Amino acid sequence: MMDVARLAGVSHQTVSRVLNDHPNVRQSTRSRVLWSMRELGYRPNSAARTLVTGHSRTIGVIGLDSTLYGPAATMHGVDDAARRADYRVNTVGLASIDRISVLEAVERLATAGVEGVVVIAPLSSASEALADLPTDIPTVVVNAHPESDIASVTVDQALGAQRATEHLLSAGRGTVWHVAGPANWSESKGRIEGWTRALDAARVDVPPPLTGDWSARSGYEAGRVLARLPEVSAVFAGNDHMALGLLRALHEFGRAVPDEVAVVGFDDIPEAAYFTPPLTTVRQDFSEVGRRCVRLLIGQIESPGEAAECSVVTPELVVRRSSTPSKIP
Amino acid sequence: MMDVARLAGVSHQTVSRVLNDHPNVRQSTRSRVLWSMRELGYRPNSAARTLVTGHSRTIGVIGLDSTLYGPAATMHGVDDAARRADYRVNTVGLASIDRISVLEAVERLATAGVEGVVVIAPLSSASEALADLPTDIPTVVVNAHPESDIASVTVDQALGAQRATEHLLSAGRGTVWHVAGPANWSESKGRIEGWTRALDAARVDVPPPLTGDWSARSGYEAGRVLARLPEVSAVFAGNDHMALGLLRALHEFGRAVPDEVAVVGFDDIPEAAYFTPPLTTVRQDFSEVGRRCVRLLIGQIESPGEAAECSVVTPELVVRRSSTPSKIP
DNA sequence: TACGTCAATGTTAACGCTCACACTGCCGGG
DNA sequence: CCCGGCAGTGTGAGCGTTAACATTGACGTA
Repeated sequence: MMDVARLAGVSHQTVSRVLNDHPNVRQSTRSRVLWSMRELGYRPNSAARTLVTGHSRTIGVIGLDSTLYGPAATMHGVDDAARRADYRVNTVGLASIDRISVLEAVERLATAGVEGVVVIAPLSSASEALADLPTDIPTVVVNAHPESDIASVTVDQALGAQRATEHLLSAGRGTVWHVAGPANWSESKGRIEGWTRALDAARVDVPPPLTGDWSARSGYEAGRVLARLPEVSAVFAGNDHMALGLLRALHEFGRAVPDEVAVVGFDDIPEAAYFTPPLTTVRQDFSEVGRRCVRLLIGQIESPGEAAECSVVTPELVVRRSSTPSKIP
Repeated sequence: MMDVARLAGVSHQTVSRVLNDHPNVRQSTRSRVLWSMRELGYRPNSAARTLVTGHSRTIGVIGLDSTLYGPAATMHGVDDAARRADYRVNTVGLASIDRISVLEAVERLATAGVEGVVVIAPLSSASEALADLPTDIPTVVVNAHPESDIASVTVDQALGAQRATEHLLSAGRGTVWHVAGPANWSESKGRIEGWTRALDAARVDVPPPLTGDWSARSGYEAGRVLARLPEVSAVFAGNDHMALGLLRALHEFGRAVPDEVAVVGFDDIPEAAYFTPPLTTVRQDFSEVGRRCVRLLIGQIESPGEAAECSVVTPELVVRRSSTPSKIP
């Protein structure tokens, strides 16, 4: 910086002013400095700037070390929004999902000097861990359990599940079965809740939910059970991947989808429209979730002390073939 | 840090020594300092440390802003390996994929003070952009075009494609068609090359490849074309998602898989085993790719001036139903 | 006893930047 | 004509840490 100043014939402070777009710099001086910077290939040192300002313009993201579509898509939303807001993004994948590793991850990011943290790990254990977090650092959680008083961005899982279930019920063929996600995921709980609510409202039996782990494999396993039960005519799968496994199992057992069994998934992954048959599902706008996380987080960073906001995103039912038996038999 | 020193009754330098595990600190002093740190909730300031040491212990990752499985999985591999090596990870998603945004992204990371960059954007444009990169910063590219002299980690796409094609040919039913990925991806080129090589070796015709964009949708479109051609009996899809769309189209046109048409994909995404029918595909070990990237990068960072290494990962054919007609008709 | 050695600690000066303040002209109003 | 104000610039300090060197005391050895 001194070199730039010397070459431009000004003081280092003037260089700093040019760098930070201060108003009181004469146009001619400014361009001389800019030329000088380019000439020397000067790059400002962000560590020094962070040290003196106390702001790193960096946010941390704690994500699951998985390739699940939802978390990955949310991650991209966060990344993009942060870039637009001129913040950097520091990621930490979670090796395991107990509260200790969550706290470790937060501590890691805190030491790295992030100004806020987005947690994309919608597990009960994560939420619990966040309860006794160092409160000195702004945090936004994706799909947190509602009990917490931390800021969060939530997709209304229950509503989505309810819509999906109602849709299946509207075909009028008895109750709807459910392949749930892992019990310790808040999404699973929300979807079970919405599913139950819809069944209760329709005054039909609530069959015992099966539990998977979001993978196609686990959906397949559940499907092998459900396919054997002749009374099963409609299944709401906890996500699209499990729905895929489910479709596969039903196919193997010769249960026609949608004519004999209707299936609905959750997420609307890009492939869902190309399953056999194309999958009716509940779309979540993950990028929007990411964007809102960043908005809330930066809000907290730049004006601290405000009440933790909770933002709710509404999912949307996307109807495709897997739930709509052909009218012409 | 001064506060910690005062509370422990030592100088700030001794605190620093404890922090950095210097040998010459008496055990009793060390524990007094550690206690003092805990008491005050002290966190070292990484900006200050970076400023004085000149090392940020941070690597940058430039990734595609997509939810494609491969890049996401590689990303996780990088993240994990970096954490183990006690490096932080700074991500930048690429909004668009021209050379200008690549350079912008690198510049962004350079300003953020990263010590090296991993580029997970296997496009020709990206590779070209990297050619005229600021050379002052270590870089590793995933699946770079071989012409470059930058360090890279590459999956032997051609070999994988060749294996896949040979496998399809071995069933002995004429030539193998190909649904390629986008022309500007190096993966696409490698796979086309391997496919062509296998066909040439077997002295069969090389049909014109169709081109998709990796999405299930584009695979479906290609499938609608191929399904109409009665001579098509074996298709090698450029990735599993396109294979999914392809399967869907073949199914719609009543072309039985695998009995009438055999299909092979590429990647081995976790869902591939649950397609209808389960998909034969070529597995790439993406986490391994990520790990090697970090290894190479840290090698460059910690001992600069060494020749840029190029690491090659060998893919593996995974045979499932989609390419193996039932022996008992 | 005197002296070199070495472990354990302290002191001082950077690192590159921004902030607060001081300074220099020039302009316009009393 | 003087003086307050303001645009444009420079000066010095300090952010929290580590590196380099200085200091201290204890111990073994000549």
